[in-house]
Amino acid sequence: MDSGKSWEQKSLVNEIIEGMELAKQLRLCLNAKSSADTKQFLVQRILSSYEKALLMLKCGGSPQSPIRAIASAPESLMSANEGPCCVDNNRSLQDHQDLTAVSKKRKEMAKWTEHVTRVISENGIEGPHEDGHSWRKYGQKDILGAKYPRSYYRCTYLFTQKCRARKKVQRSDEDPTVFEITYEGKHTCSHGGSSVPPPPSPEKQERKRHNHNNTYQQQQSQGNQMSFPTNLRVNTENLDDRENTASPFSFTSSPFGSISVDAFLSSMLDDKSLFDHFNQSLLSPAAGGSNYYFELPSQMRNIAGNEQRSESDIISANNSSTNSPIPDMDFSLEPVELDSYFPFDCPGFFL
DNA sequence: AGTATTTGACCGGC
DNA sequence: GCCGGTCAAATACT
Repeated sequence: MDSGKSWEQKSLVNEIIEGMELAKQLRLCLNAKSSADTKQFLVQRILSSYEKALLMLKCGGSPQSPIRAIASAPESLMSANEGPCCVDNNRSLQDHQDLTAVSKKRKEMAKWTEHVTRVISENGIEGPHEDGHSWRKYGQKDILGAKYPRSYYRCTYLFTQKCRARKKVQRSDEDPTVFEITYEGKHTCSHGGSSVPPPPSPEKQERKRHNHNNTYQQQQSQGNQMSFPTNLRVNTENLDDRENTASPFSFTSSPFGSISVDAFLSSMLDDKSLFDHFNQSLLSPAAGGSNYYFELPSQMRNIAGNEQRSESDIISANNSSTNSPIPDMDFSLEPVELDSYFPFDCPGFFL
């Protein structure tokens, strides 16, 4: 553990040093007559570097450091190690395993909270994020003082695999686009990205119910789905809710899983023109300095999913590696969050 | 028909 | 008694 910590500190220092170096380069560029692209590139590299450093501080820093803006306090069992920290692949899984192994009472199970911001779609309906596991709703309760009811979910495989993971989903009163998700217990099921296609998740079905006649038709009516940006949904709201950003460029989707841009892009680089389009679209001036939530168009989904499917099928694809060309890759191609500081125009990054 | 969701009832902690 | 959490019958969906 100590070695891991010192490694983190080294990485942190490295990131900061890199940021400084890049800033120096930028200064030189400003004095010289460098191209705007170069400057832009340097700026984004700098921001990316500091972003990473900040994330390291948040996630791996001192035990006293704020893990994230979770603090739905009663989770008394949540220690600095136990929380979700960043929503990344390694997300404290080991820690919950240790904790849940210690105590079997549900009340004492590891518990942590995520705040998940979601885009409100055109028809005003959205649900909390897919997290790579399949859940079954077993209850809903109006909570005193809360504007929205709280939903209770358990793992679909509670009985078949005795997976005792549960989660509570509470929509934020202040910001309805924010869902506070309290996870309880670790998944012992093997379906976090298994080859067995799980049933559709509750959030998805909720949306499906609401959108029953809307969403798919909307997607269809959006016309040129072969053109990536036409279906690109950008939300620059809720910029403060950055805690879910696992790394300066990762597709955060699951408490236990995310996909790096490398893996994701390598799967889509076959379609170079599509990627170029994607790349350019995110280089537009409007793209600067914001969080991005974008919904992958069906074309891109198909790249990952191999086949054309209905929206509900597409959404559930994140639970099933069967449909994914990337084995055991547990990621969602639902609306995902991109780090605003990611240097999309970094020529060497994607190659 | 099988599976998932809804929702009122019930239970336990405070 | 209140409230959060869970159960389970009814209902909806595929």
